Amino acid sequence: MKSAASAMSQDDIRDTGVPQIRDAIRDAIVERRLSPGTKLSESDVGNLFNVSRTLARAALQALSYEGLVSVEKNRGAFVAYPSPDEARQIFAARRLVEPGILREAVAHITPSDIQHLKQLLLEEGRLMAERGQTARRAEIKASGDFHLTLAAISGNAIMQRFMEELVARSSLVIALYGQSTVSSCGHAEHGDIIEAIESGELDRACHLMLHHIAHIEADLDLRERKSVGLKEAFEL
Amino acid sequence: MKSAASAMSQDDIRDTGVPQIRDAIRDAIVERRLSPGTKLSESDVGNLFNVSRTLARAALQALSYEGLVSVEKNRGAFVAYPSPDEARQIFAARRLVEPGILREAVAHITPSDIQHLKQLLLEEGRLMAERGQTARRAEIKASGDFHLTLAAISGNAIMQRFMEELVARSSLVIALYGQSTVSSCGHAEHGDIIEAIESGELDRACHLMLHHIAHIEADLDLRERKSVGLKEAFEL
DNA sequence: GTGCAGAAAATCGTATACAATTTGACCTCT
DNA sequence: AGAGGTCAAATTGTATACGATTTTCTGCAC
Repeated sequence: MKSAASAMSQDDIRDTGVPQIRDAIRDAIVERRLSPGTKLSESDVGNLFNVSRTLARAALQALSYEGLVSVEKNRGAFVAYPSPDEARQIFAARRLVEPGILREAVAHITPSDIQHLKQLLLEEGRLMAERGQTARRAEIKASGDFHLTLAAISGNAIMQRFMEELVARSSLVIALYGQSTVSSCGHAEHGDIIEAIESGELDRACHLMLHHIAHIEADLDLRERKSVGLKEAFEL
Repeated sequence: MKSAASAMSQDDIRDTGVPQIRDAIRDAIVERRLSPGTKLSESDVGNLFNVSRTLARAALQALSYEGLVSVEKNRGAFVAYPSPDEARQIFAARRLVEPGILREAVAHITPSDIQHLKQLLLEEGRLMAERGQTARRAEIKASGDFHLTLAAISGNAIMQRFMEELVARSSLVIALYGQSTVSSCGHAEHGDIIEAIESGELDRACHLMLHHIAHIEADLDLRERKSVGLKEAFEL
């Protein structure tokens, strides 16, 4: 039995320094240190990591495959700025796959996996109590880790990678359209889901998961507000 | 021939000639003109398409994101050779998402969509009757197009892209582990699914879809037969 | 001051060059 | 012969160079 939460770093793609750059930028986007729409010029990225444009470009391209960066011909790469419609599709996709992943995970779950999930929950709660940007960023990551860990437990690497993409893009969407200060509301729901899993109530766990995703989405204000807000802000 | 359903999304990634190269190689893999394990050297690819290694490399990297090509550090790119375990995960993923996609598709389907699906079915049947490699390849593609079209109808671009990856990788798996001459057995089942959709029997359609996927998988011989068959072939 | 050439700067697209690593051949020694 | 070792060829990894495109900054006319 390959236990679930294994080390993730089976280098996804290549071998070069590209993964490091890609991961660093991805983390920055997911933790919201980089705002949607921010320009990521190849030279700047290259200088920042002390590599040539070649590698910087490769890393940006990699991120564009994940939907975290959008590359426009002859214009450059930008932190993705998902449209409301895209946001809806992301959450629709999560509603579509997460119950299935949950079922698969429960089918393979071990006591140590449950232990791991509980630990994650604790950590999440601890971070919620703390103040400061650093704690906030860690909390964002921890909240996603719950869903990612379930995917890892499911044992399906393909679904796991897909969930990684969806969770990362969700973070972008929440950064753009989230209303409440933090999506921390979900913490309790994570706990409920673990509880349902532990007591063997699979259907209830799936139900809770769907509600959980719906709650996150409900916190969004998905009205079209185009433009980065410069010119357009004055046209209003 | 432009592939079937709709002109896919906007430029997936970038703007250069990379997409053309990537798509050409992908088609070659999916249509099984390139066998799993075949080496794809950057120079060769570049020469073949009259571009520099830079673009060839980018195209190969793109395909590695889709799981159709595996890139090994300092060794080069090869047409992916999915392991039995990987194959199982691919089909598990399909069983996980396709019913949901089907439901979503039915929720949005229009009469013209149904017309389109029927046309695809007809084309598929026509190709089944024909003889020859060309027809066989077209049939392989047509069979996948049924699933892809459903994903397109669902209106969720993210799930559509995911399905494109899964269908392409499935083709690789079938090429490697398929037993019956052709997976054409699925043709009738496609028809049944359309029928169920048309008569509004959503649950039955999903049920048929699951069985259909199971049937494809059942035609595989997923026993470990490691190595490309050189050394190992003599050890037996 | 506004508007529109047109040039200059910046940035991307692609090719080429060079370093690093792997592969395979050949050659030697036992 | 067979094992092992060294060198040459081929291939990938990364950087740089150069052309193309976009953006920005002028400067001049109105």
